[in-house]
Amino acid sequence: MPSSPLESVEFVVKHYNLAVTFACGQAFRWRQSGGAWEGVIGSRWVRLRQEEDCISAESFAPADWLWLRHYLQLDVSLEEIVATFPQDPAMLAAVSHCCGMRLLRQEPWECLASFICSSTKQVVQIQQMTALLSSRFGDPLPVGEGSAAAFSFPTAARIAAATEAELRACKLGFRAPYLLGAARALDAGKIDLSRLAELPLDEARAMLIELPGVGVKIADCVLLFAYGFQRAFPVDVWIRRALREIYFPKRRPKPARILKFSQSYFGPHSGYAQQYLFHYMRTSRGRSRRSA
DNA sequence: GGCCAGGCGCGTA
DNA sequence: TACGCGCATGGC
Repeated sequence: MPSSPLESVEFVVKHYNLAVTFACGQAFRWRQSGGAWEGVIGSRWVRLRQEEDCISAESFAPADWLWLRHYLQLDVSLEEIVATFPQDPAMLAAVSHCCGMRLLRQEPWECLASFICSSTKQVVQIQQMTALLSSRFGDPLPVGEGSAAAFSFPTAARIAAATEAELRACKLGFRAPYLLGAARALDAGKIDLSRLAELPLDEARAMLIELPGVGVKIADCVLLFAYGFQRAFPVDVWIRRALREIYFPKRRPKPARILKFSQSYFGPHSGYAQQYLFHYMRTSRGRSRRSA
């Protein structure tokens, strides 16, 4: 039994859709239970509910709730961000389709590890892998009554102490040596994740791709979802397909052309715009793959 | 049963 | 710079 009481709080926030935010493929450990979302932020279990412009939260011994405000990015004005997107038909449709979708500010190591696991995996499978890693190597946390067991995400040091076979047993497949290598590099102090936030985007990216299993795409996911670099623009198969179909329908652009376009067209919050396109393509119109 | 998945690393042209 | 391939595994 938890020794400290469950506490609760309410936030009033406009233009925030918790369900889309948790389901859009940026974070992988949120679970819907009844009308609530349950998850773990750092070493805290949290239960969140939303009713229109009110988000209520429950957690144990939260002290203050700044950690949650920061994670949810409650002080960000979504209206101001969306106003910077290009006003073309596809972006307008994506914004309409993903109404209230926000970018979270995740813990860097968990985000990095999750996306190392993401290579050629669907979102549901990434959820499965991160759940297995947490339950086998993380620490159990106190949870609210009636909730499923919850675990902290294992530290890099804990993963570094595991064997490749143990990671493969978490269904990581060929990603296991990548995650192990990255965890051991961090545990050995080759890169300090806590210092990347101070660097320019290009330098932070260059540091991350030194890690095994981390290329430009995964680095950009981490830079966007954990550090909030607004111009980090992950290009995965969905985004590449979207850019080709929507913006280069009559020719097959070279990768360098796609890259240049993505860096200039979408404005100062291009990473945000990218996530709107990503979720829009995956959940509305992108189900046929013949034109890829 | 075949295709695809929030790729990376490496070899080759 | 661009392309192809192997890598594990499960959903659809």
